[in-house]
Amino acid sequence: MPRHADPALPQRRRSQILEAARACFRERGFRDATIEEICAEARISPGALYRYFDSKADIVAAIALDARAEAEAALDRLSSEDRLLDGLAEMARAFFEAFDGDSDAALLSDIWAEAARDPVLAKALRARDRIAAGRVAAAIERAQAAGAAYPAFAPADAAEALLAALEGLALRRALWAEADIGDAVRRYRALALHILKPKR
Amino acid sequence: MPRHADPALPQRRRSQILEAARACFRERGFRDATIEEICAEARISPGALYRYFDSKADIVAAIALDARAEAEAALDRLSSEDRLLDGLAEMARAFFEAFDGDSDAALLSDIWAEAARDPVLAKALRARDRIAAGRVAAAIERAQAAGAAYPAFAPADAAEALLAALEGLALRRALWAEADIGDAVRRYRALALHILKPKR
DNA sequence: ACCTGAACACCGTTCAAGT
DNA sequence: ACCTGAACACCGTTCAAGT
Repeated sequence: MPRHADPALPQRRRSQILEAARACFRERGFRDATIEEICAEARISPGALYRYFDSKADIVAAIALDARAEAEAALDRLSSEDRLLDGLAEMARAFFEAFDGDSDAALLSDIWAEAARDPVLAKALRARDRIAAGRVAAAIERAQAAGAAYPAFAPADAAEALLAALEGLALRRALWAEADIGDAVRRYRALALHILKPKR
Repeated sequence: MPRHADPALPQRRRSQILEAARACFRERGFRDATIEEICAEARISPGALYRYFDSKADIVAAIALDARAEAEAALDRLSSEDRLLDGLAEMARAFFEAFDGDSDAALLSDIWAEAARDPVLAKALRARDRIAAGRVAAAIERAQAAGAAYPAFAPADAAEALLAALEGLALRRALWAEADIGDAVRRYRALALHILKPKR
């Protein structure tokens, strides 16, 4: 019998809890889902749960980062995409989709609300945002250098504006159950067009 | 002795409670402030408080709408301001200022989080947003008609983008305690410039 | 070493009783 | 008609006891 029965257990337990929590949050939202429910879903006791997470907020933070990471995955394609607008539109679509529907709409705003009182989450979100902004800025810079976008708007500032607008639009869309996603993406594309004036 | 001792009492009590709540929320945030604290601050009992508000969320909603109304007051000046960019910059400044500092930063995100689970608040926010967007769009349209802004971007879409970007930037600023307000306003002005290309 | 689940602390909300 | 404040319900977290 080894001293540490299973060195991978902690990681497995964390995943198990996170998956259960995701299901509960989807169903009832961050605030309304209870630890008891998460425990039932994960088939674990409250005592055990607190062995792997410091608090409910801690679980929320882990899920929040995950959710955004998923939404930002489309950024990877921005680097290989030479049509800047298509890349941005795809990023917007992924983001809208990640926070679409009643259940996930609340997630987007809850992430910010949670970050407002959890400095660790705020810092992590900021780090993610910086990476995203850096990628968008790099893509814009390439387009400008290739003469494919007008050069007057500093890439970093344009990137910041594009991400902030996406956030604001996603919040509105999510909370007001607006139109279909395709429409929102089209409007975002128009915004990017007017900001960047790409030549192709 | 009149049957209704004081017909203005309900309104007075509501104000009294809201003012106390504002103070408590400022101090400890929506989530952490307790009804008991608000009652103490308002010198009223919990039972009496629930006579004038249905729930804590109800109080939160009232304050949330107030906070945004204050931030949007600068919109009134957009109509009389013939320099569009100055008007937008002023609107941005008011918005950034309304949600500045540790205590009020959380307010901005809490408003959205609360709206995500309170349809009444969501509807009210949306109505406000429509009014704001209408005013900005009207200002843009006037500038375009006067040949003072380039006409390619539909006023309504440009207005929506400008408001969404302001929301996103304010969230970032509020949570990440960024730079000074002047700097944020300058960047917002640059964004508006690149979106609208006004000719004066 | 890991887990259980009863117990604790806290807080939003209600309601029987007062004036 | 309006208010009080004790009581209730609920839920995040802890901890003594188990294996």
